Amino acid sequence: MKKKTYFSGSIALQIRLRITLKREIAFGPGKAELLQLVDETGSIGKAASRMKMSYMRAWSLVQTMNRCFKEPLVLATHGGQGGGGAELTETGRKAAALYQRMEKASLRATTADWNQLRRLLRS
Amino acid sequence: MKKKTYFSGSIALQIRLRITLKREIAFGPGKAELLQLVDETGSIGKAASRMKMSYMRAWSLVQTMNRCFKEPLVLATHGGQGGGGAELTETGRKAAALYQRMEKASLRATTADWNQLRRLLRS
DNA sequence: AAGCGTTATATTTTTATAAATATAACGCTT
DNA sequence: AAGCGTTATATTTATAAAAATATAACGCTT
Repeated sequence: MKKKTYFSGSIALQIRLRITLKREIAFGPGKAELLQLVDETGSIGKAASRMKMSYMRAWSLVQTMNRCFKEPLVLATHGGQGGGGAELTETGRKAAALYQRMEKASLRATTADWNQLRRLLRS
Repeated sequence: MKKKTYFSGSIALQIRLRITLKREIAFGPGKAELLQLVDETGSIGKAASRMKMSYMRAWSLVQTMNRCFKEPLVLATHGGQGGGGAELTETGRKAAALYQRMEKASLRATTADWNQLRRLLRS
């Protein structure tokens, strides 16, 4: 997945979209990246280690996501061939895609002003 | 200042734009609000208390901002009539305005997809 | 039935962030 | 020169977030 930080020398603009649902963080940049990697790897654990994140944290993020959405975004099985695994649901794919579109749209929409603002900063 | 959180029942989308400069947070939602309130109140302390933030923290945010930009965003005097005070520089006003424009642009650009994504969430 | 790689879960420890506390300095006003 | 309200700064304490550690369970494979 692409980085969510846009550099210019040591100057960077971070755009973070966070969705909250009654005090819980339903979705955000970390969860979006995690979904993407679960899709790629077919495993919560592998996705976690690619993000240099503990399995426990990744699993906990998945729990929160699944709880906040009407339908789960990730389905996991344990036991079985390969020990188990995880995959995205159709809802999971939709949510990931919409979120990524929002990130890109946000980036495009801010670029002009960001170029102005950047000039005011030390390099 | 307007809130940076856009509600729909208990569901909310937070859009945070953060500008970093060599490991430091040069600008973000908190600093933007602080600037606005310093402008309104003419005082770092009063701005801080309106944000329910300690003076020390507010002052430290101002220090960081001033350090990261080519020219300071806030000028403060201590002693004198009223004990002193603070005001925005022209650069400060420009930075605040550009940041607010970016926030608004980002919101507009994400609204359509956000309305879609929202439907996938529990209410 | 033993082994494997994974998911599932609780508990503890560490780390980073913010808050709280305390004190000094400044320069006008009276 | 004493008092005032503010800025300026260091140090300590508290809080929250993340990481680390540990253990169990699951169901296929052999």
